Parts: sequence; structure tokens; C-alpha cells
Amino acid sequence: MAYRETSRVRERKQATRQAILNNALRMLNESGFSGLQMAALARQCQLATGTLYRYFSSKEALCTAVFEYATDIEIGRVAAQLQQPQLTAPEHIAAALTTFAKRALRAPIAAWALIAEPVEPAVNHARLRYREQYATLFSRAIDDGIAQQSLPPQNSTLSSHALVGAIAEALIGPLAQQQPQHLNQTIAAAVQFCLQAITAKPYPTIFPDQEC
Amino acid sequence: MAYRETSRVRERKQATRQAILNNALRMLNESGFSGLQMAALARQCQLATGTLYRYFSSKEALCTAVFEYATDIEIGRVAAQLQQPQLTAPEHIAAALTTFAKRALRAPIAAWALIAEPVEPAVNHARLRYREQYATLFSRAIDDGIAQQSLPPQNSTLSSHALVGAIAEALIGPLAQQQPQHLNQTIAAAVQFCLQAITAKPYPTIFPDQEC
DNA sequence: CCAAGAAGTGAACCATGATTCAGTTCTTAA
DNA sequence: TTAAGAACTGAATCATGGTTCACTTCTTGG
Repeated sequence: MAYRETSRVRERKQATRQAILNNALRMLNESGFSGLQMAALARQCQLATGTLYRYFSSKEALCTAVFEYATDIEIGRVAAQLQQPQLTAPEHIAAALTTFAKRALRAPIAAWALIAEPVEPAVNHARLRYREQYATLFSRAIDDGIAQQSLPPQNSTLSSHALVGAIAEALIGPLAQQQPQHLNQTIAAAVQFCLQAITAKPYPTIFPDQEC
Repeated sequence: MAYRETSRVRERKQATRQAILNNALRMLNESGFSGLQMAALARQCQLATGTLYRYFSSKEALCTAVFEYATDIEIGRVAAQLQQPQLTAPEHIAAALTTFAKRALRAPIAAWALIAEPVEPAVNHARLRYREQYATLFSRAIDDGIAQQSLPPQNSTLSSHALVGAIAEALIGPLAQQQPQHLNQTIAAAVQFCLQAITAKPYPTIFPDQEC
């Protein structure tokens, strides 16, 4: 035997892998998963198509990796807001939602790709984990608030999902096309909407038992 | 000349067109737009593939028509709840959100297709109209509530989008997998969340001016 | 320097699924 | 009954885009 992988090679491969992910993330920002094509990606990376398959066994695997890579970044930013010392739970949540919203507006296509674009089953598992992570982050913050009595008792899991949904829909959809100078107000209003939902005293349950 | 379209033929064509839409809607319910394939649809309709193209110029046109057909049904149901006499605005909205939620849970794939599945540009225009219609319905109801003082002043457009987003995310995502016997409670909780958001007295604006 | 083993290449291949079109069948008015 | 004009058919065609693989180039221990 005459060849054995050395650390120099290992690092170069690691760098290539990272470059692939970075380029894929850029493409994700430009056109979502559906615009992420193997041939185009290879060109971006100055690699041959086949080479991509030495790093990822399939497009699905690549997408999953990109998804997780992007996710880790996003989740990290939001988590950081929730960990600032000296803030109450509502303040934490307001800060986190604002970060979520600002980042989503800055990279709307990627945000949509992470949140809503339908993808292969394997990528969808990654998405479920992503949502789960958000849900966990927010629901933990809500539970903290309940414990320290800065928030009223509530189903924190449901609230956390609803929070993310409200922000996402309010910002990603048609409203996101509006003038940039109004965006901050829109974000503030959406955050306010969310805070009202979680801080208000329980609204008497209305459950019209209609058929539908 | 010996042939001229008669009303009998016109009606038969109309029926065929409707049958295509109905079958397409059923397929949409089973597997979303991505599972809506021309050959399979033709088989369902007992027609040849080519015949579909006599009724719709392309798959995109067909999808758009199906989208609008499905949309009209959904919007109609929600609108009906908002028009019940003798109810206050919060009651109207609770009823409408409940209907929205129940229907979404009964046909989750179609709901996801209408709300989130990425589609051709033309279909996307239809989706924007769809969201716009929802937004209009709810924002009008909110405006009514503000006028009759059953709701506090607020940005009704934003609130309406956030309402739909909160319900959709709370119900379409992971939560929808839960046991059916808990669904009603989940719906009630999500509706309560929404009502708290729109009925609460304004929460002092927090707008952390962080970078993100 | 050499040979073994990897990594890299990209044109060819393949799968999927929309679209077409030449031929067939149906409908109608004369 | 007949012929003009539609409507219908479905196999063939086309487009897209992921995946493969025979071949070339690089890396490394001896």
C-alpha cells in the first residue's frame, strides 16, 4: 500500500465540503431548494458534477445537510436573544421574534425554503427537527415566564408554534413586498400581536360546535 | 359547413371540465400539487392525456383552475361564518377560525397545498389572491369589531395575516399528527391564542433595536 | 521515481413527467 | 346519408435534471 489519507488531504476535503455548503446556501438564498441544481452548484464550486457525489451521496443528502447548516445559524441567532441576562420572559421573546423576523425579511427566499417549501422526505425530517427546535426554544421561554409569573399559564407548545406561524405569515407573504421603510413598523406590529397573544389574560373559550 | 356546437355538446364539455376539476381536487387532497400528474389525472377521468389539453392549455393552467376552485370553496365556508347575524366581531372571528382550522385538519394535504406548497408562478398568483381574500375577510371583520368597539384599535391587515399564520402553523405542522381526540382541544387553544392577540389591550411596543 | 489507491472529471445515461400530433371517432346540418 | 368540423386518443417526443462510470489526475509511502 502506498497511499494513506493525511491530515492535509483531510483538511482540504473538509474545506471543499464547506465550500459546497456555502455555495448551496447562497443558491438557496437566491432561489430556494427547487433552484438548487447539482450541475449549477458544481459550476459555482468550480467542481465537476460527479465530484459533488463524493461529498454527498445524493441531492437529498446534500439538501438535508444544507438545511441543517442554515438551520443551525438561524436557531443560534434566536437562541442567543433568549439567553440575554437581565430580561423578563416577554422581553426575551420580543427580542427573539424580532431577530427571527428581521432575518427572515433579509433572506426571504431562504426563510421560505426553511419554513414552507416542500421538499424530499429526508429534508422534511430535518425541517421537523428545525421547527421542533424553535418550538422548544420558545416554549421553554414561555414556561420560564409562567414560572416567574411574567406570563399567564398557557399551553406553551401550542403558543410557541402559533408565534412562529404568526410572524412567518405576517412577514413572508404579501406584506413582505412593501416598502422597506415600513418594514420595521410591520415587524414591531407583528411582535406586538404575538406578545398580546401570550400575555393577555385567558380569553373565555369560544368553541362553536359547528359542522364545517 | 355541417357542424356547429350545440348546447348539448356545450353542456357535455362543461361536465367534462367539471369532472376534471373534481378529480384533480381529489388528487390534490391525496398528494398535493406535486402528486397531480396529467397522465394519472386523465386515467381517473377515463380520458386520454391529450384530451386534458383540450380543456386546459397546460398543467399550469389546470393547477391554477384547481387552485381557484378549491379556494372558492374554502373561502366561502369561512365567509359564511363571518356573516352569521347576531354575533359580535370576536364571535364571528372565532367561528371563522374554527371553521378554517377544522377544514384544514380534515384535508391537511390540500390545506398545505393551498397555503404553502410551492408552485408555478401562475398558480402563485392565484395563491396571492387566495391569501388576499382571507386577509380581506378577516381584516374587514376586525374593522367591524373596532367600529363597534368589541375590538381595540389595531392594524387589521397585519392582524388578519397573523391570524391565518398562527392557526395554520399551529395546526398544519407537527401538531396535526397528534391523536384525533385531542384535536378539538388544540383547535380551541389555537383559536383562543388568536383571540387574545386581537382582543388584548395594546401591549407596550418593545422593539429591541438589535442587529441580527 | 514508482505503484497503489483516492479524488476529480464531465459526457453519457436514465427517470420522470409534460406536451404533441397524426390518426380515429363523434356530432351536426344539409 | 354524407361530409365538414370537432373532439378524442395514446404512443411518441421532448425537456429537465439527477446519477453514473470509465478515465484522468493527484497524493503518498516505499
